[in-house]
Amino acid sequence: MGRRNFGQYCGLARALELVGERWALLIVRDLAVRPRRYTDLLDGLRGIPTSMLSTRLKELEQGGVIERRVAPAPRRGIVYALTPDGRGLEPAVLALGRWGTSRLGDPRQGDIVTPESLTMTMRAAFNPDAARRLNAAWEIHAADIVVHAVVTGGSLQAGTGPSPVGPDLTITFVSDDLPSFRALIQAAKCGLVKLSGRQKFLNTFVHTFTPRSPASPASEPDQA
Amino acid sequence: MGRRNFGQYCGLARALELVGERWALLIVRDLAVRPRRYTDLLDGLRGIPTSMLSTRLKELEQGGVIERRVAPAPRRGIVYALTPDGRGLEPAVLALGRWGTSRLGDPRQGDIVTPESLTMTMRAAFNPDAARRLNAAWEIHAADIVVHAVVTGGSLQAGTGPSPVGPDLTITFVSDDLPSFRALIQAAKCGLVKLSGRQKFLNTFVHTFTPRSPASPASEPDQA
DNA sequence: CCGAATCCGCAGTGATACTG
DNA sequence: CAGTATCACTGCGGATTCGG
Repeated sequence: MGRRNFGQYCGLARALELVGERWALLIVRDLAVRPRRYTDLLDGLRGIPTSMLSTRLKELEQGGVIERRVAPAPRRGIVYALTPDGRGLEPAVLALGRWGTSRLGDPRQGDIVTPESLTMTMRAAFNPDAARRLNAAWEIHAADIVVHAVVTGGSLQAGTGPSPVGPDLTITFVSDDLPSFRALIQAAKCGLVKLSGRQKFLNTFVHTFTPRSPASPASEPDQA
Repeated sequence: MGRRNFGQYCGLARALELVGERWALLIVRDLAVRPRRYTDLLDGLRGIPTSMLSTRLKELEQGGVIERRVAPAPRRGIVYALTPDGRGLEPAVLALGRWGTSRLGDPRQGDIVTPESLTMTMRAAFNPDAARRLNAAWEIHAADIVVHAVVTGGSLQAGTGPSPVGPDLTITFVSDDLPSFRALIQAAKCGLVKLSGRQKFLNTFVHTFTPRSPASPASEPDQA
């Protein structure tokens, strides 16, 4: 049994061998938003050593989770993207993120929020039941971060940057606090946000991104 | 920023700080099946150093994921169990397990299967849609492992040991191969299993534990 | 037997500097 | 922009030992 091998024929053990190393799932998180370059990833993963990033990228490529691509015309170079298999990790990443979000507490000194973490937090918070038969587009501005969420026929497209379609409502987070999704929802509930567009979409936003509580229809453990 | 701190105000980052260390999620997997003692955990986690297990148990307790309990009468001592917060990890563990299962390939030399990994694999493979309006109980025997699955009103109770209710069907895996869930399903499809009980429940078993394919209703990434 | 603590050697990690 | 190189440090794996 090699060092990073658990020696068990088990899906969880295999998953942890492939993406269980430090930083790996945060790289997957950022790439789940969109393909990114090496230096983009460095920016979004505060404190990761450059050597570690390049090691992880090689391991993830080897493991079939990501792939290197040659970037198209305007700014050439290399971009990293999830493979189809890698995209299959998104449900697991969102599930872990939901659990962690419930245990977040208050921001710690020095904590940051990135456009990618904010986008994935929105995807994790998305409530498909509340979004049935809904068509809406929001654009969120918080500090220097811009993200968007577009709901079409009950399914969500969330990403960084301005909305690809004209947003129904633009929400600007005006507090000096960390521009976390939690703080944004709080501010929205209290009306402490600047709005531009169809204001009734504010309430829809809050409900669309309040996750249904039990999080899963999975079986209950027979805990004594 | 401490060593195991990612410095991001993000649910995924927080989750990885709490359960991202080596072995931690495998401990959670085993405790999700039922509370276990220190030595039970050692048995189920092949190759974990004793010092590491005790360190992880302390960290997980500190993080509010597990708790120590004094075991009841017959065999006293200490048992470890998931807290309610810890039980909230199950959807994430199952999602990661599903992804890993899809990338398992063939068993490697020396791989083992434990009752706990088999139980969690069954929970991960469970298809609620196929189990609507179903009531059934199976007992699985494979090598020296016994596990059970009881479906009542569309929801699953899966655990180790004999079925708590009289099983409709007992399935015995007779091959010399590793008694993995995958091999069991294969064998069941080919009729290479010994049956005892109502044989028509074999087909029901296969369909109930074939997961629906896309695995999640979550949003698609806007991959270029 | 259960439930660890201790010790050692090495591999993975973090910080900084440097290169094509 | 996209990484390597170096080096100190800490976490991990393996074995042994120790107290209830």
